[in-house]
Amino acid sequence: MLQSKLFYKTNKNKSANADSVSHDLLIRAGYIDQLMAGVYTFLPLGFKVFKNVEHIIRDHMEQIGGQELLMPVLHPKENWVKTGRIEKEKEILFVVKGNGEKEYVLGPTHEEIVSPLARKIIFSYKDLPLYVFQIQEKFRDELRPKSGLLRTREFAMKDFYSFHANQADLDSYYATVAKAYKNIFSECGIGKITYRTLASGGSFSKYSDEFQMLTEAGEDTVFICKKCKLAINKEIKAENPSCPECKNSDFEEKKSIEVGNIFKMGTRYSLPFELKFTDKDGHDKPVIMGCYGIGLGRLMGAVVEASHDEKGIIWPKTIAPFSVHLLQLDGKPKIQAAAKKIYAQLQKENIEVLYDDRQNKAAGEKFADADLLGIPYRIVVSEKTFAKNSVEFKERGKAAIKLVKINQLSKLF
RNA sequence: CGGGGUGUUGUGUAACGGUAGCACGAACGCUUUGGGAGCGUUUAGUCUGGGUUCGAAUCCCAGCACCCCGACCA
Repeated sequence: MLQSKLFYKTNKNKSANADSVSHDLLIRAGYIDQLMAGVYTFLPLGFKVFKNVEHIIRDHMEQIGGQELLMPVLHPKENWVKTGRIEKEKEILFVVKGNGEKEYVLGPTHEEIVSPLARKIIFSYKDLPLYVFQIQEKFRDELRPKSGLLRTREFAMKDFYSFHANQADLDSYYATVAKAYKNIFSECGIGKITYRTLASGGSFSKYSDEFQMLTEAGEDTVFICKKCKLAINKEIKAENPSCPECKNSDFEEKKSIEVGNIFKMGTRYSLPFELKFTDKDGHDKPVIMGCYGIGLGRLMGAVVEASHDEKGIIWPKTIAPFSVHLLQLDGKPKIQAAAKKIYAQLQKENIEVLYDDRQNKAAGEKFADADLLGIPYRIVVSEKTFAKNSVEFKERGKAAIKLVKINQLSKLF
């Protein structure tokens, strides 16, 4: 991608309305744009990161047997009446009117859709277990959106639903999903600071697990047992003064962001929608369900919270919008030609390159932009390096700079 | 949803009730090219609707929007 053609604009000024580092950096670096409170456009750079995150998540969900589908965003209101959530969740539900009197719900999650859907597929114990998921925009009328991508009203979520013949099967699959989640967060670069956290089940079940990433920018609080390292959220802490696992009562209190959660829903949704199957014994039984969510935008924001410095973002290689940021430091024809050649060469090797081909930009501005954008590898071509048939190679977030011969470049990746 | 705050060019900000200014950006020209470079010219703004006043960005009322604290949060 030629930077001179990229649909973006960086900004030197701190955003007046940004209340978190990730919010400020993502806006200033041209990754996202705010349309209204809690609603954002993903600009090309941001969308590239988004798609990388999406790809990682999809990959792990498919590895554990998930089949991707796409359910509608527009839901018949009756399904929400049936489960009682039209009342229970009314504060966050977007209910819209059609032309007539008919009302619709903009989906904040899809139990109300996937359960009756599964009823058309699942009849026998032979049909179980089944796993489906989708990656799609959700709508929740949050009373107070905040911190950029960390809390929004419209957001992409991976929602995964599992269907089982019995509790033991759900229990074992639940552990499988938890493991997949750990892998996803590790791959996105926040594995070490993300804790599986015991939580209460809310409207779903007695217990659930949240995946909490430790950061000062977080709005949640987790308590980590100093002895066995079990993490629990504050509701559980209120109910259990000592660690539910090892009975120790010495906890470390940390701020955190919830980047994912998993629930055992049991028969909460299969009962109202009469989602049943005929078991081996010939009797009808309700299907046991689990559900598992990850917010993609929030995960992106969380990664920036965890990985930045005073100059800008430091993307993990796995989700960075480009692998290489190629900077051409002056407009002399021979330097330009050299940079173009390197650009073409890297592209040929399937390395994603953002090429700062802008003329009449001072070196300082190019460096500052590169730091702000946070692409993992920076390659500089200038009069100085060209004289040695070399380029300068630097990793974002590290100080070391080395000269590399142009013909040795591809060996670095 | 309760409480509070703020709305000024694209961005960040200034202006006692009396000429809407500054920096960045953008455009053009020239000069520059290793950490946001220089000179010159130009561009573009008082959220909306009422009211008070000789005169309103400024004061008052209403609306809208955004932000903050709290509550809420599968």
